[in-house]
Order: sequence, then structure tokens, then C-alpha cells
Amino acid sequence: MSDRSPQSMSATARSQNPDSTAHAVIPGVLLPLRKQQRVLLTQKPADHIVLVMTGVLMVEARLPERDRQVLEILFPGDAYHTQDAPGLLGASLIAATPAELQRYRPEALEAIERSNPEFRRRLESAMAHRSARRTLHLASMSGASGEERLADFLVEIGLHLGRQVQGSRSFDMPLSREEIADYLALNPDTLSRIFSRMKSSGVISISRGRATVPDWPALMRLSPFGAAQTELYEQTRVPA
Amino acid sequence: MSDRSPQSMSATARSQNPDSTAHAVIPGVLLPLRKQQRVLLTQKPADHIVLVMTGVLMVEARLPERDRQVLEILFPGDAYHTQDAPGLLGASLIAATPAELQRYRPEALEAIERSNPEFRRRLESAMAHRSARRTLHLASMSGASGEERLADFLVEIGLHLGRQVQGSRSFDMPLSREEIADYLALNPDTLSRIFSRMKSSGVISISRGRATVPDWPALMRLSPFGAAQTELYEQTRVPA
DNA sequence: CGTGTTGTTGAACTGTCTCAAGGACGGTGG
DNA sequence: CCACCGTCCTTGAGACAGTTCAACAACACG
Repeated sequence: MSDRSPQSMSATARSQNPDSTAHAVIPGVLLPLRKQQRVLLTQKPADHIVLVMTGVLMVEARLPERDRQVLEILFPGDAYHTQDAPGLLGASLIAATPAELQRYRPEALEAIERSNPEFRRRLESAMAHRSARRTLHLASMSGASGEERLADFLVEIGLHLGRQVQGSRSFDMPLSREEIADYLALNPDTLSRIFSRMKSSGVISISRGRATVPDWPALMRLSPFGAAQTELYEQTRVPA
Repeated sequence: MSDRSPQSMSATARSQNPDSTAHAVIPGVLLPLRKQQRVLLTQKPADHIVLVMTGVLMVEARLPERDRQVLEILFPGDAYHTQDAPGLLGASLIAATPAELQRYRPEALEAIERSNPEFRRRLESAMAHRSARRTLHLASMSGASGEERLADFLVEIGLHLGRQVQGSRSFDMPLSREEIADYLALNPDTLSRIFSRMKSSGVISISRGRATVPDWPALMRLSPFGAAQTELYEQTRVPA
């Protein structure tokens, strides 16, 4: 509750960090975020692009008089375009874990892309990948039961954050129950019940924020869109 | 039931038509579609871009053992990227009304864009606009009740297809009850009940496929995301 | 160790689904 | 023009998944 000062996209940020981790990243403006720190997406029509360098982010929408919604989850490598959320949605990015963002303004982007087609291709591929993931999330939200939605979510997180060990997989859970509920369009009580059922059926176990799925294929069998998610995820790992 | 022969994206199509309607459209391959005709999106990893010239399309997903879902609705001016649906979703485009598509292969696109930056900007703007509309649809599906979802849908259709006459609006309904249900993640029976309630409360009247909303602001009041949709829609009309 | 926050669980309630029956068109052929 | 058909839509009654509210347990933090 203490470190949630909203920070506008246009607010000052630390200056860039020339040496970046993976890939050839052209430095824009580096934004380090504390856990639960918020970046407003709504202000001004400036269409920025944000690259997730490290950490996990949530895209949140908050309409007056309505419950908060978590529209999507961003992982390292993802690119988010400000224009993807209409202004009236009141969207923000929220750091689910400590995170680092790279931010690009449209003019800067155009110049970079011209001089660096490789970077442009990487951006476009990141956007395409995220777009497909959004499609899967929509499909899951509109076609699946509570338990199936949770399974889809666990597959998504497990793929991106998990380490595989012999058909089992474990990962740190970056979202709270309430955040997961807001992402899955369930209420927290219901979600807790479904979690309990899954725990007692042995599909998953959680202790101190660390989740373990002892039998990954078993989880996949509960997840209607797990296969499609995996296909998608593999595409970002294997090629290039 | 007679004219539903699936047509693969790669199947032969009529050759291009140099004189196009609005905007400066660079001819790709023109695909005319009969009502209910289907274009498979899944085959081959070729990432085409499809431009809707006329008509209304549905993006459908069909997973084995699961009900069909309508993921989004496309209107004239929309650009659809094949990559937006992961292969395993079994996605297709379906013409809700007779329609014409313009199709571009990635190589062709790159060349066109290089020589015609204006066209590229138009494409990007169309994609961005559709992306924001998808966000709203997701938000509606995961945050709204059945009645609210239907109101959001009617606003979407009304904005794109309707003629305004003094605060009232009417339009031809391009989707059947079942298609609407699949789009709204409701079952057809429930949808019919909600429609009945709306009709008897005077929000909408329908006769022979023609819908009339006598009091548009009243509908907007039922629609949680109507304002955001309108904002978005206006952006495509006014500028440029 | 309190104290506040987050997660869990029960019981009653409600919106949506299911299944099944009946109605309204829109076309076709006598 | 009517009778017939198929398809799409509507409506009721009962079942069920998910919600709500409230109480309590578990945990993190100072």
C-alpha cells in the first residue's frame, strides 16, 4: 500500500542503460518498476511502445463504478502498444513483480526501425505473438468453465516462468488470488474453491508463493487452450 | 447449406480489380465471398493480411469437441492478420453478409509498403483500431452480464452499420441469433430471453432482420463499454 | 506476538444453461 | 393461394455453476 504512487508514462524516468541483456535492444528510456507500481496508459494520445525487459506486468482496466479487470499478462520479451487499450478504459500497466520496461516514442521508433530493420522485425514478431496470446485468452474467457480457465492460466504462467524437471514444473506465482480472479473473470471466493479442488486432486501444490505442478501433462489435459499456448510459446523460443 | 464450400486462403481466387472503392487501395488479390462462405485461416504458416472491402465477417474458432466461438466481427476497412489466431484454434473467416476481401502476402506487402508509406500507415492504423476493439470485446466478455454484453454488441453493430436519425438508429442485423450467442459467450436460449426483455422494454425492435433502436442514448446507458466503442469509432471517421 | 492483509470455507441465492415443446417465418410445389 | 417443409426463434421448468455475504484461518510485517 505504500509504494503505489501512479507514474504517468510521460513522467521522468531514469536514463537509459546502454548494455542490455538478451537480444540487440535499442535503448529507449529504461523504466524500473517496483512491485505493484503503476504506469498510466490512458493519459495523452501519445502511442508509445513498451518493451518488457524483466519481470511480469498486468494490463489493468478500471471503469468507473466497475470492478478492476486484468486484461492480459506481460512477460519479458513482450511488446505493448499503448493504443491497444482505448482511452476510456482507464488502463494501466502494473508490475506484478519488480520489472524493467523500455519505452519508445513513435518518432524515435520510426527512426530506429529505419536504421535497424532487425529490431523492427523483432518488435513486430513480439506484437504478433502477444496478439495471438490475447486471442487465446479471449477464447478461454468466453468458452471455458472456471476450472478450465484456471488450468489455462496455470499453463500460461508455467510456460513462461516455469522450469521443467521430468514432466513436473514449478514456478513462482507472480499474481495474488485477487489478481488471478480479475484476470480469469471469476470472483476470488470461487477461484479459491477451484484452487482447493485442484490441490486436493494433486494437480498442483502451492507453498509460500511457489507453485509446483507434479504432472504437467495432467494439467494440460484440464486446459482447453494449453496445446495452442504451448505451440505459440515454442514459436518464440525455437526459431531465430 | 448449399454454398458453404470451405475455401483455403491459398486456393485460387479471382484476379485483382484495379479500380477500388474508397481510399487508395493497392490491389492484392480480390476475394469475393458469398454469405456464409468460409476462408480457412489455419492452413500453412503463411501470414497474410486481409483487408475487408465490403460486408461483415466473423472470425470463428472451432476446437475439437468444443462449441464454435465467434472471436470478433470485422467491418469494411478492417485489416486482419492471419497470425492473430494460433494455428491450433482452427480459425476461419466467415462471411456474415456477402463480402469482398483484399488479400496480401507478406512479401508483396513489404514491397508495397516501401513504395507507398501512405498505404502502410493506413494498414497500421486499421490494425491498431481493431486491436483496441478486441480489447473492448474481451473486457465486455469478462466483466459484463448477459444484458450488458448484448448492449455492447448492439452498440458495436449500430455504430458500424447504422444510420442515425434524430437520436434513433437502425441497421440490418448481419448475424443470426446463434452467431450472436457465440460471439457473446451466451447460449442462444438465454440470448433470446434477453432480446425479448429488451424488446418489451422498448430499447430495440426487430422486424425481418432490420433492427431499430429508437432511443440510442438509452441503449448506451445499458452498455458498459459503449462510450469507449464510440470514442474508438469516431477516431476512424474524423481524422485523415 | 499483536495487527492487518490475504486466503479459505459454508450456506443461501441468482444468472445462465439445458432440455424439450411450441411458434413464426420463408420457401417450394401442388 | 394454400399446405407443407425446414430452419430459426421463443419460452417454460428444472438443474447447476458461480456469486454473495459472513465468519474464520493463515500468513506477513512491524
